[in-house]
Amino acid sequence: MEELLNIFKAFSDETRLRILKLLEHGELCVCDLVAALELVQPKISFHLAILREADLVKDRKEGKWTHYRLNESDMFRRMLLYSAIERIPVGSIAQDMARLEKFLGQKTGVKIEKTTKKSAVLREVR
Amino acid sequence: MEELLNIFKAFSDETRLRILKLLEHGELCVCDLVAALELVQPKISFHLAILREADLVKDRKEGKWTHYRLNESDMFRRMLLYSAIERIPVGSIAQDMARLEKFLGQKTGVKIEKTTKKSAVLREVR
DNA sequence: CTTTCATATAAAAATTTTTATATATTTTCT
DNA sequence: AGAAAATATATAAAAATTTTTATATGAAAG
Repeated sequence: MEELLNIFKAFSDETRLRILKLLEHGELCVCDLVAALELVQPKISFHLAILREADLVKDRKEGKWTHYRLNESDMFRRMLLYSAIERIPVGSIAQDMARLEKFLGQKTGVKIEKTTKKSAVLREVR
Repeated sequence: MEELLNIFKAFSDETRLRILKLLEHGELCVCDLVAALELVQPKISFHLAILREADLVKDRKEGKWTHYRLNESDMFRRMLLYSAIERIPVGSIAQDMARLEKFLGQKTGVKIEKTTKKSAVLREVR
């Protein structure tokens, strides 16, 4: 009973639904979610912990980063995940998506070295 | 988004899951649920109101009684209702079921007139 | 020594439970 | 039949509990 309750509780929060909606398109690290939702990092981590404990997301550590993705390993959760995600009105997360796109764009592009602002040395990121 | 959240919130409580599980087998009035769950009536009414507002149950008034049943009118709710109900471990509601059976049995059976206890006049109830 | 993330904790907000009260309807009594 | 009592349910207010948010701190990686 408790496991079932934890699953429904995990879905019962707007921030967590926004996170799940973003994860629909693939794995994201905590910093991506912070940028997309414009919320402080401990808040994102708190909600990710609840999703993780309900086994709705899985995490993968890689260097400094922790990447989160939807847990598709069992039918019940998969059904809930996709039927919920599908019912989140696009309007309510359009901005999240926009900020995510922008942030990911910057990450894979080039950025100006902080320490050499004047001479503007460019370097590849990731 | 809010509607979706209200649905998941409605499922996120043990008392409400117990109620839904009992309603699986058909319509019940508030007093049936009070007897089955052994909880005070305002508590049951409170949780029924939440289920009603999430459109997971429908009510029907008949004399003194209000009968509640699962709302099977839309697909999404029906899917959630039955997949959740199915996942409630039987052990966790066996007693509820037993008390419900007992209570329903007494209701449709015979009862001893209060005023004529000695001469034990029996009469049909309902 | 900075970035990324998790965890601990305290304050704030939301939910649940309890207690009390109100309303409607049926039953009982005269 | 009509008044009084009992029953079924809902709702409101108060108290208790849980959840969420904000802030601080710490660990690991590079």
